[in-house]
Amino acid sequence: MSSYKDKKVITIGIISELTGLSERKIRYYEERKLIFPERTKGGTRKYSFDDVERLVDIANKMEDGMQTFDIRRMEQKKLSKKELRERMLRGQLNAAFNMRK
Amino acid sequence: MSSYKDKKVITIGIISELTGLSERKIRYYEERKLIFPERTKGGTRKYSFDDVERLVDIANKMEDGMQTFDIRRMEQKKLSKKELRERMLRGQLNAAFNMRK
DNA sequence: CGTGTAAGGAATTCTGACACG
DNA sequence: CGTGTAAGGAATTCTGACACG
Repeated sequence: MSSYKDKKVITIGIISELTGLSERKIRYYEERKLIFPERTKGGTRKYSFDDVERLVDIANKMEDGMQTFDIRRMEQKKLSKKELRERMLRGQLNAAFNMRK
Repeated sequence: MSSYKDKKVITIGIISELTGLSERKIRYYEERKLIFPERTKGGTRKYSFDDVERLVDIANKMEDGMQTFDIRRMEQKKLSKKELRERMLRGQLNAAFNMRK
C-alpha cells in the first residue's frame, strides 16, 4: 500500500517541530541506526509520518533511561518475534501439507 | 480528525516532485487562490498530501483548457452544492420538527 | 493568461568538531 | 553516551521583474 504514512517527504526542521526533538537529537538517532530518512539529490534528509511516531517512541524510551543501544536491540527483538510468528505459521502449514502425502 | 492528509508539512521542492508541476506553477496557483499553503516562521511554504491531490486535480483541469478563474469558480460551486445539501437536510429536519408541534 | 528564467537575498540544512560529563 | 553549539559551506526557497504570447 502506498500510504501517506510511510512516504518520506518531511524535512528535519518540521520533524523537529512535530516531535519536539532538537535536530541534533534526530540526526544522532540516525547515526545510532534508530531512524532511516531518505535524502534529496542535494543531501537534505526526508522523513515520513511513520518516522514522527517512531521518534516519539524513541524519545519516550530515552526518557525512561534506555540507551540507544538498548532501543536498537529492542527493535531487533520485535523483528525476531515477527519472524518467529511467521516461522510458526509456516511450520503449521508444512505440517498440514505433509499430512496430506 | 487530525489526519496526516491535511497536515501542512511538505516543502515546495518535494511537492514539485510529487505532482510533476514546476515550482513556478505551484506558486502561481496559490496567487490565483487555488491552493493555500501555510508558512514557516521564515516564510517557507508548507503543503499537505491533500494539497498534492488538489494540485494534480488542478493540473488536469488546466490541461483540459480550463483557466484558473474557471477552476476557482468550480471550487466555489462545489461548496455551494455542499451548502445546498446541508440546507436541504436542515429544511427536512425543520419540517419534521414543525409537524410535531 | 500562464509560465519560464535570471537575480539577489534570506531561510534551511549539512558535516565535522569541540565541549561537557 | 547523549546533546548543545559555533563554523563554514551548500542546498532550498522567496520575491519582484522581465519576457513571450
